[in-house]
Amino acid sequence: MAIISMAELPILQFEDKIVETVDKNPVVVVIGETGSGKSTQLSQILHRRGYTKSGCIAVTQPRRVAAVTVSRRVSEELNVPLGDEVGYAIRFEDRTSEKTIIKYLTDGVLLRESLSNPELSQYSVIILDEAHERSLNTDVLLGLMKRLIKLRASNLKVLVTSATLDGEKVSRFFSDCPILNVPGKLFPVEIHHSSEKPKSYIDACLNKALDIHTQEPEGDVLIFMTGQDDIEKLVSRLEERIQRLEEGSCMDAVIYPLHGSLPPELQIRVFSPPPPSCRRFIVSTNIAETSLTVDGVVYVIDPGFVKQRQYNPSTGMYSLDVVQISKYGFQISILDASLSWSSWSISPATYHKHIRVQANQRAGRAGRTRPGKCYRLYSSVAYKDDLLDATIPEIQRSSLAGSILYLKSLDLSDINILKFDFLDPPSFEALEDALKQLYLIDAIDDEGSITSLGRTMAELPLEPSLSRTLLEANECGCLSQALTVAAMLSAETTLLISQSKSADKKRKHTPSNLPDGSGLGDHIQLLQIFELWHETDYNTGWCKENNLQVRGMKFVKDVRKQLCQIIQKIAKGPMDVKTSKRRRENQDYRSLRKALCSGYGNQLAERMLRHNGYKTLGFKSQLVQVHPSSVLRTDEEGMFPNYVIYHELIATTRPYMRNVCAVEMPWVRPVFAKLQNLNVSKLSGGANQSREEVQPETADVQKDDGGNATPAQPAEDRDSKILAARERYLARRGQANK
DNA sequence: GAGCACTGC
Repeated sequence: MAIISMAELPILQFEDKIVETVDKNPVVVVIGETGSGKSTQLSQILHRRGYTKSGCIAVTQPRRVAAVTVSRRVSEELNVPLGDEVGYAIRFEDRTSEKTIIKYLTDGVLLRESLSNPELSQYSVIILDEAHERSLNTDVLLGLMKRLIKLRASNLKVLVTSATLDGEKVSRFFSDCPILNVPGKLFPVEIHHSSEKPKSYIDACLNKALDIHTQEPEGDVLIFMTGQDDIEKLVSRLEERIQRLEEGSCMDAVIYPLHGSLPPELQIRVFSPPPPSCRRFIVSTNIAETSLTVDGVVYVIDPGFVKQRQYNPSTGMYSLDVVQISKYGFQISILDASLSWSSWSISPATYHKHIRVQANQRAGRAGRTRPGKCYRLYSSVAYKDDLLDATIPEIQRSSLAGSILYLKSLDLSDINILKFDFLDPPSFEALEDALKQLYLIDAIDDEGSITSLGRTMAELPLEPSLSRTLLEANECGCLSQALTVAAMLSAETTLLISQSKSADKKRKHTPSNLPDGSGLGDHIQLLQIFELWHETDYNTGWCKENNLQVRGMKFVKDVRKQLCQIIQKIAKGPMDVKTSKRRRENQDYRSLRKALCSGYGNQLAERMLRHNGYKTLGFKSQLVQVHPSSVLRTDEEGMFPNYVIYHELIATTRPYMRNVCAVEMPWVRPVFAKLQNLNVSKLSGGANQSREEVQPETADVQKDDGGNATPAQPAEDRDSKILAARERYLARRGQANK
């Protein structure tokens, strides 16, 4: 059953043009706005015109929910059972069969597939949908496609589709391939700019929201905030102010916060229709950016900021910064003000229902004028001059160790990975950092070639440090524990139910019955938590009692199962979860911690002599602290262990190590030896000729621990200084201990 | 003694 009659979708008027262009060109860029039908129709058009005779059509999506719902929609339109001719493949779930000719998948799954079949020979057409989101995976795929169309010139077509992507840039990337523009069906949006920058964004949002409520006709309001904190502040102040409005002076209002750490049942509230003659205010993070439509949103308030995570390759440190949004990376269309959902938060059935509702409303609205309004809390000059055209793509904001290892494992003999053709290449420094990390955990040798260990690591859907830990654990006889830790860390941020600040004040110290990692650190605590849950036979009530997100814990269980399946063929010991309380209490987890030490060779820190600050090793040395949320214990003299490994460095108010684990000096020694032998230019296999050119960019002024600016030093030089300093330090510590 | 936007294999 088609909801919108097919003839209404703009893209279908271009069918002949599309097919003609695809026939003549290996790559075509399709720019289609929301509502153009590109996600559901392109695959069907090419299927109708015979492109499935020689292979399948793959359509990638950046999100799981999208892959599921779009494929469901297409199977309905073609009137076939889902999983037969039309199917989808996402992590943990493969609904395809031998019959499948149109396959929707997440871009990560396609990358995994190309690991075992680098030419992706089963596909005659590959459509990279929603490429404007520029996910790390999409960018890697874009580069791979460029190579693949040369190798398979006779039998592969690639389409890159996007809502707002700079089509010309992608076209240039693919040797000036043609660009097709498909109009969408959007309602007109009136854009209002503020004349000046507000002093307080919360105040400005509050006043604008009240203006709308008291002066504008009915229609819901969507307000974008950067994070949970601001959302909660604005919600409570808005509630207070609306209550104070004179009764009967305007319609009723209901206010919903919306952000990722909200429990699912509170998230889906925005889908239930409001009571009659009641205006909804939805105060949201940029979770409300893509894919889904909330009915009834007519007004959008946009302060122009978003929180973004970025990685600094010279320090290995992440930071979460509030940055200005870009012109096209954050485009909201009213009545299409889209809400995307994490895969767990809403069932596909619910998602689908709302697509229908929205489609019906649109159909019913056709020809009716109900212009939406967008209030930007910045001036039109600021929009024009200050905002970047597009958000900095993820590939330029992330650690690349995983992606580089993946590319190396593909054995593309014709391609030098350091010169891999990315749409937006990462900095040379970021590539060097990735190589260094990989070398320190034995994934590549001193000439930059992938090792057999590295090959196995690439097969695991984990970051390299955790893959390495698993393999080491397999040798040390603690594979079972390491599997649990790796799985727990894959979901770590979604495990704890976040408490709002107001709730926090009421009960300052929430008593927790959760284990404490025996004082050895957070990895051990995560292990113990999962083992306890296992003992309850995966009881959901237990999760709730202990303030753990049920869906997060279930995700851990799924990841663990998947890891077991992959590692099974090389496993040297049992993989099932151990369940002995006595064992847990008496353990020192030495094997596991030693395995972690190998895996985190590049995420190692050494404590300062007289206080509990640490210095990071391997990177340009940073003074960092153990995150206050850590369960790592100090000794009887109040000191932390001499050495720890950390899962992540994150700069918030100060630079912190999040998730740390105590390790011991003898385990650390091999890492020092490797640091000593490190020769980054050798790792990059001669690619350092270009180093001269890159120099001005990488030679940023850096700060030493005292905050004084010093010129950047060559990496080799820095590392030998670290080692020399360490020798002196160890000598001092040795004397102190005597 | 802090606070973390959103995805994904």
